Amino acid sequence: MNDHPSESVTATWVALHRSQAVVLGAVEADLKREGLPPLVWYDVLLELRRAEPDGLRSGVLEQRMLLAQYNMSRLADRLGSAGYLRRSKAPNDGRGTLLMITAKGRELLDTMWPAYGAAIQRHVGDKLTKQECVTLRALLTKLREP
Amino acid sequence: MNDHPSESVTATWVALHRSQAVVLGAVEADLKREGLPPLVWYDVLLELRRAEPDGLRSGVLEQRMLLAQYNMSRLADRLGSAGYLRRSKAPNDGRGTLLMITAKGRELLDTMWPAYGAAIQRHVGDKLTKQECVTLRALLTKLREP
DNA sequence: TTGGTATTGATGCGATTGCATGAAAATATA
DNA sequence: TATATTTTCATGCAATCGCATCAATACCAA
Repeated sequence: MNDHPSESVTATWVALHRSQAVVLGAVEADLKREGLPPLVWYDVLLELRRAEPDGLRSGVLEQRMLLAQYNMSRLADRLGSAGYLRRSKAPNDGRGTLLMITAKGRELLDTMWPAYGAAIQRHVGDKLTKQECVTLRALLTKLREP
Repeated sequence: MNDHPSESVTATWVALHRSQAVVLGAVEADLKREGLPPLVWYDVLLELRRAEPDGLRSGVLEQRMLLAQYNMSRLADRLGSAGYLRRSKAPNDGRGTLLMITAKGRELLDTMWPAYGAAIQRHVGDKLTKQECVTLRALLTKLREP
């Protein structure tokens, strides 16, 4: 294991951030143009829909979404105020909060998906062949393995 | 061109953000642990060192760093207050601001690089073979081509 | 020129993030 | 059991971001 990165490694590091920023920015911009909420709202609600009917503990969702604890807490505030989820006491643990998607939240998912899906296709799917897509995903996954 | 993304495309989209978040988070955490400033400070100052002795126009740096205009302006504020760069009037354009790295800024680059480089090697270089690195970079680059 | 438009960068203000900490409940230890 | 420690989540506060706008200058068209 080298102590300092080769040019190639550094360039890959840069490319990772540039590409992610460009693609994410483009997709977010597409959503905003249609007056839709930010991506993370969709992603959180999608996890909650998958977790129906039990709901998810705040901490579980937080790890799954790679959000900081306080960010998850406040995002839940906003999603709750907007009526897309509800908080309740976790069973068997008086400290915990259980998050569940509401009917309105499910509607939001359905509303957002056409725009979101089209944006992903436009900014990712249309740029790569099927095989490139598989390869890219495998390499990205390797990056976050121990 | 499909209108909605395949499972593979969506999974790649997710992997892009997860991996970037994990890797960036890990490197930022390494820097913070050593009491160093955020990455973007390094990246901006590096561009300014490369642009010596002329300096760079604020707008040029902004585009190169993919920063929003107001973010560049305020980042320059902070870097300026910390003594790492100086602002001056752009020649031939009274509206513009020219940014130049200071000696202290060059020192910061030298201070940060050991930690930064080691972190990149640890979180990128050590995870991929040379060839994988090349492939990953090529695919990432394809993503942000028109 | 002169008046209108476009470009460049800074900034007020509200929203969001990050840090540190707090409150409440669970768990471990003596 | 009694106490200390840990876990879970919320929150006050300062820093930063995002939006909208402004001031100053450059550019353009008649």
